[in-house]
Parts: sequence; C-alpha cells; structure tokens
Amino acid sequence: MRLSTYFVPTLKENPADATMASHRLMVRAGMIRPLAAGIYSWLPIGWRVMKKVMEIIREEMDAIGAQEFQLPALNPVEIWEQTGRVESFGDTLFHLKNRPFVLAPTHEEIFTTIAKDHIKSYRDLPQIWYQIQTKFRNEPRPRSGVIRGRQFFMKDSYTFDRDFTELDKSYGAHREAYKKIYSRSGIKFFIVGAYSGAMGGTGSQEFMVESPDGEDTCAVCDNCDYAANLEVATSAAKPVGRTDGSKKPEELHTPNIKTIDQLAQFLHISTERLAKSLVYKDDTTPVLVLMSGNDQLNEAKLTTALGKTAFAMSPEELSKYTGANAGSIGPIGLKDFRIIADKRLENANELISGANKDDYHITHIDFSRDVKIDGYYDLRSIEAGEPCPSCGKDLRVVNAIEIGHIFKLGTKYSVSLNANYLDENGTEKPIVMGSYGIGVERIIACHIEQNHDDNGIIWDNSISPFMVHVTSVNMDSNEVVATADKLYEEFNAAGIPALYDDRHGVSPGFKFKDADLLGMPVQVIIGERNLKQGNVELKFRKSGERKVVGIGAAVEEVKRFLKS
RNA sequence: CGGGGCGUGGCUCAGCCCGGUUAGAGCGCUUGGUUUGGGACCAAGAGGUCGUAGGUUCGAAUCCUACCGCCCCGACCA
Repeated sequence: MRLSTYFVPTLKENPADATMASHRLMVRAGMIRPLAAGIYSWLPIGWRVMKKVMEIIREEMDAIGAQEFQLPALNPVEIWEQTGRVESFGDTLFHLKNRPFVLAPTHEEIFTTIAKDHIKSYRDLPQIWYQIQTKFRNEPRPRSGVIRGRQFFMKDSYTFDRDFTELDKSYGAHREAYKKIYSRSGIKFFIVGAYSGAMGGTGSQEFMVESPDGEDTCAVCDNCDYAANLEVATSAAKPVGRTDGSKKPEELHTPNIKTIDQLAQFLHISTERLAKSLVYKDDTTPVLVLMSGNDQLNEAKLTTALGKTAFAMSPEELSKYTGANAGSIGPIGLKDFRIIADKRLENANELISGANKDDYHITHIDFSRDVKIDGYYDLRSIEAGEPCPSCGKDLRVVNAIEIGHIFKLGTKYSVSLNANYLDENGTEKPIVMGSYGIGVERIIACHIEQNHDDNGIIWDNSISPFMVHVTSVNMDSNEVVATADKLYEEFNAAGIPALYDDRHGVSPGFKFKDADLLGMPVQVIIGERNLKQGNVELKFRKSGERKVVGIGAAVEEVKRFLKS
C-alpha cells in the first residue's frame, strides 16, 4: 500500500483519554478511533491486524476439527429467558426497545438450540462449532481502550459430546489449540485455574497475560507451573490447629475494641487465633463466616461454598440479627445462623471471637467442642509470599488480563433447552457441552502491551499489518523515487506485503517517526546518501539494528530476515 | 451505581478562581516560497453555537441549577 493514498491517520500527540500503552498506540498509529465509551471503529491498518489474528484463530480451530458458523447477534429474548440468563446477565444484556429482542453477549443459547434441533443420536457426536462474531455487553464501565468494550469480537466455540469423558477430550483439544493461537500471536501468557461463576459448569481455566493494568488477580508460582485466579487460588498456609489448653469459654471485657489488630494488641497475642466474624445473608438465611485473624474473605469462594451469592449485611441488619455491632460478633450463642469457617480454622481451639454483645469477646473457644460449624471451606484470599500449594516456594500475586476462558459446561444448557440425544441403548441423554472464548481485540492489545517502546509498536511478523515499511526519504529526487518504487514493486511481486511511504512534502524525520510508530518488522530506507553508492538501508524495528545493503540485495535480505 | 476529574477549531491545551472590547497558543490543514537522514522554516489564510438547556446579570467560556458525554478509582465483570 502507498501511504500517500492509504488512510492511516497517525497522531504525534498522545490522546488525552488513553492511559494504557496499547490504547495510546492503537489510536496514534491510526488503527482505531473511539465512537462512544467502549465502542471503537477499526480503521484500515487496524483491521488488517484484526484479520490476521482471526486467521490464526481459524487455522487452529479448523485444525481440531471445528466448523465455522456465523450466528445472529439479534436474539429473541424468549430463548434467554429459558436458560435464566436474562436475569443472571441483568443490566449487562442489551435489550431492544421496539421488539422483544436482545443483542447477544455470547451464544450458548443459540448454538444449543441448533444442536437440539439437529443432533438426535450418539452417531451425530461429537461436534465442535465456532464463530468469530461481534458480541454486545452493556459493561457498567468500559475501560482500557479495546480491552473492555461494549461491542467486541469474540471467537466462541462450543463442543457437544456424549459424556464427560468425551468432553474432557474436546476441552483438552481446545486448551492445546489456544496455546498455539496465543504463541503464534506472539504473546507471553499463562494458564490459571478459574472460577466458573454464573456460566455454571464443572471446571474452567483462563488464559492470562500478566499486566499491571489487568482486571484479574492471579497467584503464580515461578518455580513450578502452579497458577490460579485469586478466586480459586490456594496456598500451603498452615492451619491454625490445636494447642494446649482445655479451659471453658469465658466472657472478656474488651472496651472499644473494633478490629482484629486492636484486639491482638489489647491481649498481647498474635492475630491467628482471633476468629474474625463476617456476616452475610443470601436470599433466605443469615450466614456467619469465620476467618482466622486478618485473613481476607474471597467472595467468589464464598459463592462457591454457599452455592449462591450472598451479600454482606448492613450495619442495621447486623445488630438486628446478632444483637451486637461489627467487632463484637461471634459464633457462640448465635441463633438461626448458618455458620461456616475457613479451612485454616478446622477443629482449632483456644480461639477468641465476639460475644454478640458490644465490647465483649469470648476466649477459649474450641470449634470442635463449643460451636456447631456447618462446614469448613476454602474461603480466604491468598497473599503474595505464601507457599505454593504444589511446590512450597513463594507465590507471587500479579494482575493479569484475561485473553481466553475455557469452560466445561456440562449439561446446564442442554437440560434447560432440552438438547438431548439417544445413546446406543435408545436412552435419551442430555448432550454434554463445553464453551470456549477468545477476546480477539485483547490479543492485539496485549501484543502491543508486550511489544512496544517509546517510539511505537513493535509487531511480531505473525500479526504485523505489513512485513516491510519502505521509506522514500526524498520524493523530489528522481533516483530515490525510482528506486523506492522499484523495491516496493519487488516486495509485492515476492509476496511480501509492503507499506510504502511515498508521501510528498513530508520531512524525513516525520517519515521515520511514523515508521517506528507503525512498527513493521523491517524498514527499508531509500535516501540519496546511500543511493550514491548504490545502497539502501535496512532497519530492524525490534533490535534497532541497521544494515546498509546493495539495492539488488534488499529483497533477499528482507526475505531471509522474515524467515529467521 | 458511589467517589473524583474533565468537556474551549481536527489534536494537545491555556483562559474560568476574581464576569467586561474582536476567545488564544502549539500541532495539524490550505496557498506560495525555502528546505530534505529523526516529528523543518518563512509568509499569507481557512477553521470555534466555548458539551446542551435553563437561570443570575446591563453583560457569561467564566457564577448557579439540571441534563448529556468522556476519563480515572471503586462496586460489577459468562
């Protein structure tokens, strides 16, 4: 493409509202333009990158036998009501005003409906179906450029199997395909065990890119391959356990003590044996959650433990239900509560907790003697520096951007939409499903996050919009123009996509800055200085290395570089 | 949805606190000329309902109210 006519509106200055490097650079390089919050237009050079990423995805999906579909984004709301997801998506689901339709935020319902209509026999299984399609989600707060948008491209695939063993195979195939997709896209990533959330299902993993701007938090071990989203991460933190002492519970006056730290200071002991009480309520039952000391409750883990979402009680509810205010609540003498505790507190004794009477605590509590605990669950958020559950080395806690998520859905959607098949014995069974997503924009944004410098983007060959950037330094020199034209044609003829800066009246410095900003892997610079000796200059974007070569050798040199 | 910030030519911003001719700068754009290896220079131009609506005032970009939009933090995030 000739830059003189190609629409690439580059910007010298940073857009005021972009904070992340990828966002800034995508706007500056003329890849995208904002239309509204979380909604972007893709300009020609950005769309070229998008298409290359999509092509990598297609190749790897096709390689595991997946078949590409294209489903409607407009869906009758009725289908979404059948799976209960109008409610579970809530305000995130876009509803049309003048028809009972929604804009699809994902496609489990529609793919399952097709499966229900046409998959009737075990002979029809397995199937792997996918699409690359625009998704719509009314995000309460779009952010970080294209990373969290209200409209975005997702590769979503769905597997249909006869049982869970077969599902494991389909799931495994996706996991491997995803690794290839991200590796080929030039992204450093890691895989974490994840929380299935409202998707339901029996297991899931996320593909993550470490980034201080990430919205997720993960625990990772640099020694072994343990990595997990904090929503499910565990550590080998020691249980509180039992200690000497067989005293009976005793009330203790603790005036104006509200926090665990104050209590520890007041009693001159460590925080570990202080059983912190947190009070939640789900739709029916009040729940008392006991944690050791200052361990932080992870609400995602709480949801998993309870099987439903619970909300923290307001201060007014607290005193109504417990008779005390926050800071003085405990498990002893509490009526009508479901009481659960973190695993670290399992069977612990010599604990101190609130007395459900303001300014009083109870000492010498033995959980196996004095309290009826309805269950011990892993409820705490792990912290950096705790020992890895698999190898014991220190865990790191990092922020990360989710670029893919794979789910073993099981039969949640097939049951609610009656997608059944007949097995060899003529028994009707629900199809066992998996669903797998990739955020296409996020691949691009994360690639730029990981591959840029102060001057601009540094594309990997695999997704670079062009392979070579030909710069004609001086358009007023006939020799320079003739040589640049000729090289540009030669690159085209050799099947090497080239961007040719043939703009008139643009100073050399301006062209060089644009070339670095746009970030093609190789630049071929044609100027009078080198041309006198019959040479042109190659500049390799990533290394910054420059090399002067004869005009006739330029194409071969570039070819060799691109192959290496 | 809670907290904070912002809205002034295409872009980045000043002016607003303390109201007062014709609303500014840099970049970009147009024309002419000079330049040509790291975001050139000179000259002459074009381009703005100061987010919208109401209010206060003799007078509003500036003060007040409401609304809209955008960004950041939090909540939320299959």
